[in-house]
Amino acid sequence: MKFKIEKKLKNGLGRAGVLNTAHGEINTPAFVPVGTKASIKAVTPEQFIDAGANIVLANTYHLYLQPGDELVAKAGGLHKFMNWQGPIMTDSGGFQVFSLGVAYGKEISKITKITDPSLMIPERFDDSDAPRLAKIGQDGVSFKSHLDGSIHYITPEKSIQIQHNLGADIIFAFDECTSPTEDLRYQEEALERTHRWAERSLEEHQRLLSSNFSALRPSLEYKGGTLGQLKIERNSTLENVVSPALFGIIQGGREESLRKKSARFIGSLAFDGFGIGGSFAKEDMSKAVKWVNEILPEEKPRHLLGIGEPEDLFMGVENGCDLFDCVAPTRIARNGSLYTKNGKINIMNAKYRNNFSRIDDCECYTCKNYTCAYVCHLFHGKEMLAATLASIHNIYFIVNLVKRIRQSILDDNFFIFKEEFLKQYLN
RNA sequence: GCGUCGAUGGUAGAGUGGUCAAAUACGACACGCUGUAAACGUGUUGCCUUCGGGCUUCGGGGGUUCGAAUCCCUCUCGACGCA
Repeated sequence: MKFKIEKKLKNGLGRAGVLNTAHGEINTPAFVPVGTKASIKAVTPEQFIDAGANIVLANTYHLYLQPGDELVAKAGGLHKFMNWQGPIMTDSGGFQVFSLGVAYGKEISKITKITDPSLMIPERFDDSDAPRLAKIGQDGVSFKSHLDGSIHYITPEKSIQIQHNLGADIIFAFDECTSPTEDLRYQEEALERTHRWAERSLEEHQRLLSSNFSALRPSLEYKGGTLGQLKIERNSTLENVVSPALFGIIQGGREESLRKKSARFIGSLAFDGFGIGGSFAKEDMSKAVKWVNEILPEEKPRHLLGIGEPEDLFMGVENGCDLFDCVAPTRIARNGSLYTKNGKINIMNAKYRNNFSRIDDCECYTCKNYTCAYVCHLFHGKEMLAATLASIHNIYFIVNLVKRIRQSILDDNFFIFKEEFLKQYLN
């Protein structure tokens, strides 16, 4: 994997670049739609490409449970398995430590609505018997499968092994995503854990790379650079095995000192790039991202994990993030929400039943061929095509937005574009 | 014509003397969703309200009762059976 910065923002940390992976080039900033279970829900790879996307993020935890990483490896890796020849990233399962742990069955999620999270009761203390599917242990995390209740223990080593089996181009270190409602002491403790896990993830990654390297030495093609830039080719059932790049993850909650400490520590390790993680109060996010990106090595790519609303994308780019992934475009699409240049709409609303104009004046397949009334009808009729058409539109909208943001950096008018877009989008 | 059974909110369908403005489901309406426990979830769904409550509802009409969706009479409509 190689990363090259083409142009930097004059007043900000933002930059436009190119990320080279074994499965293709990504112009950054870029948006990475999510295909958790090796599928962009409701969308085929062809439709995905047609919507302008060129990279997808899948999930370690979900694929480990079903169908199993061994099976994916047997199928020839994720690319072959899911018929997607572009770049793939896999999340480490770190987010599930949070979403199936403290956040399980609670109001808290990736973004909290609370203005001051410190006013919230720490979730760990208010009901210790609260059911949760993830429990953090000394060495790793035990998960109770949401599919069949079976118990699985995931360590950093295990997560990296699974990810190597899945065979993505970019993989992530195993981390603990914390809730902003946690107190400082817990944040410190969790950060220490995430840092130890980062080192262990890196060690396991390097161990697997070197064992692959020696095992495959006769037939591999060395492309130069660090271990993370190896390309291994062979003619076995695992043809085109690509050694993945590993991204380390910065945590630290909403605490400036912890965020900076994390950026310094993770930034000093031999990762190929970085993920910025955590559950945020919306107001805290830009500060945290800025603190971190001012410290991280400039020449490596930074991925803002799980963020993807239009206003957040501008914020992330401005503050130095190169990659974004988010379930929002596809999830809200399936639930009837569509992005338009004038803000989000709920296409199921009664007012769209008789609206025969297009959803937005965008160039996506859905907008070019269907009316609001039709998509509205598909949703009310519970037709599967509703999810497909809505997902295509939302993917196009967000992916294209980030492309336009990138172009605005190259054209030296990022701030003008940002202001104009958000003025109309946020009304 | 005789007999039997039935008629409940937008729909289906519980309820069978008070705890019933009436379960539940669907529908409708609105909202939420940010490294996907998510084709999901939440709220509202007779009328009015100063949110305390008030008012009119269970095919129509009449009655019994302190009190009726629930019991009785009658009418209307429907299903089935017998003529």
